[in-house]
Amino acid sequence: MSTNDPIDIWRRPERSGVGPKPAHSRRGIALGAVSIADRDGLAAVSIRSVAARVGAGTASLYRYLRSHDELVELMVDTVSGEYDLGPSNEPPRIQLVNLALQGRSIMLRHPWLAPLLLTRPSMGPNSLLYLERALSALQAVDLSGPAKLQTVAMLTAITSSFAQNELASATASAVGSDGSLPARMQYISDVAGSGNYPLLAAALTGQHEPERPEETFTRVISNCLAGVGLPVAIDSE
Amino acid sequence: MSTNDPIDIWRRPERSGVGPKPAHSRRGIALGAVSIADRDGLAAVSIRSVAARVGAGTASLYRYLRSHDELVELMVDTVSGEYDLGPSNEPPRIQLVNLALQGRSIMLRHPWLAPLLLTRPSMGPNSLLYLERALSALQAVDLSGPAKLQTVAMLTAITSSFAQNELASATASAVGSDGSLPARMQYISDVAGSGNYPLLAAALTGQHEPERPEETFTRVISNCLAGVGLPVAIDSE
DNA sequence: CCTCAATTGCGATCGATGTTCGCAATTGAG
DNA sequence: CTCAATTGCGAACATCGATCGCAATTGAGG
Repeated sequence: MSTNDPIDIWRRPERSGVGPKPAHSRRGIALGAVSIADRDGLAAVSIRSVAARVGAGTASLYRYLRSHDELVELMVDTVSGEYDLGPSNEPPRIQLVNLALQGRSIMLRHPWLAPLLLTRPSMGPNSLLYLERALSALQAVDLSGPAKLQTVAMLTAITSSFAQNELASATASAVGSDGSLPARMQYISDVAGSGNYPLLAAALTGQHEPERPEETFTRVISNCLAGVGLPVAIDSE
Repeated sequence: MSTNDPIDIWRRPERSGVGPKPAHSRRGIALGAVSIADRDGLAAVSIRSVAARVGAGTASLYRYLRSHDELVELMVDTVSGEYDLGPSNEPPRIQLVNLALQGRSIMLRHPWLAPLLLTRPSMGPNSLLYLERALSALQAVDLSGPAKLQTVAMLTAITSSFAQNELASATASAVGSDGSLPARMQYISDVAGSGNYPLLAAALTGQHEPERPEETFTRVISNCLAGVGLPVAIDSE
């Protein structure tokens, strides 16, 4: 009868008229969940922990959402509201690169976000506004509707993947409190030294360009968009 | 003292010499887990279900792996073994497109794979062989080691994202047994009709090109690689 | 002002899950 | 033959998502 799809939360009014005034709100719950995830990771976001954070009983949260999945949906849409979606006169490619750069910042600010964006569709109002804004950047571009959507999907996929790599290498290069490098690093160096993967070893020993990750990111995104058919307008090289 | 990183499983020998012969094996367990995931989804892959499937007691699985995460790691690497990584004389871009097409097939065959590949690094032997093969395709390309790795990461990110979109739209267009279209579709049409997202609505009503998804995929990947600097060799347009 | 249905807060509880513990049974090296 | 190492696994624990039932609260209609 009733579905379990987490997007159902967007089809349900928050308040239904009669009854006592709710002591909490979707937004408050979402903010609490986000702050927990920011501090302790997504795994720490349980119904109980969020309820305790906002000062509610465990079962009370189910008056505001139907499942843990819906809570995650709320979280994603909440941080999707951190975009600055103001209009722009720049050429389409520049606009999209700007959006991607904003997305990268948001994902670095909320390390739990990237995996979620890569995994689920996310159709909340803020996410839809972002999508609408990206489409407006593509308005003058000669692409079919579906092709435009595909382009935006590709954009966020690359952005998320890039952000996740940045986050992973950041935590990987951090030495543990005991001074030993993390198991990840140890394993990689073992693999490179095993001789079974010579090309991988070579690629890893290649000099680390101290290039700003922000610039590499911009370059990759920019090139990708150029390949998909985005006109460059200003800087033709 | 000891870490919990799932990649630790690759640094541990499967058998340590003395003691009774194990009744099971990592491979058997992984195959059982994969078959369960193929049939009932990743959520159905619990320690208990896999143990029952391979005919072992629940706690016995912990003689072969240390955590549920390691089980997932095993699963990913197992299906990564489905690539055909034979050598090729084709130009780099063609080789990479072929790899991506294979990846897409594998992800369509194992619907649970794409989200995992988008989320975790995956450093098992089969995954490393795939990486090595991709790097061999890039051998003659003038890119730095890190840039090559970045390119491969981008490739798998786009592939996974694309595969996931294909899977999602496949399950979305399927009508439920009760004849009602899925909630997802209903919601999207509501959103398009609300007037709040005109560009999105326009992009959705744009005629569905009956283009083979395989061709769209090839085109997108190809264009992206061209943008990153892959020479085209044969077909210069 | 009263009535009453709708709604909220939430303690108690259920089922499932990941994981650990302890012990008997099994193996192979010395 | 000895014995330490290893395996299989039942039982148990902690935690989680989710449900149920009930008291308390609200606002609309009379």
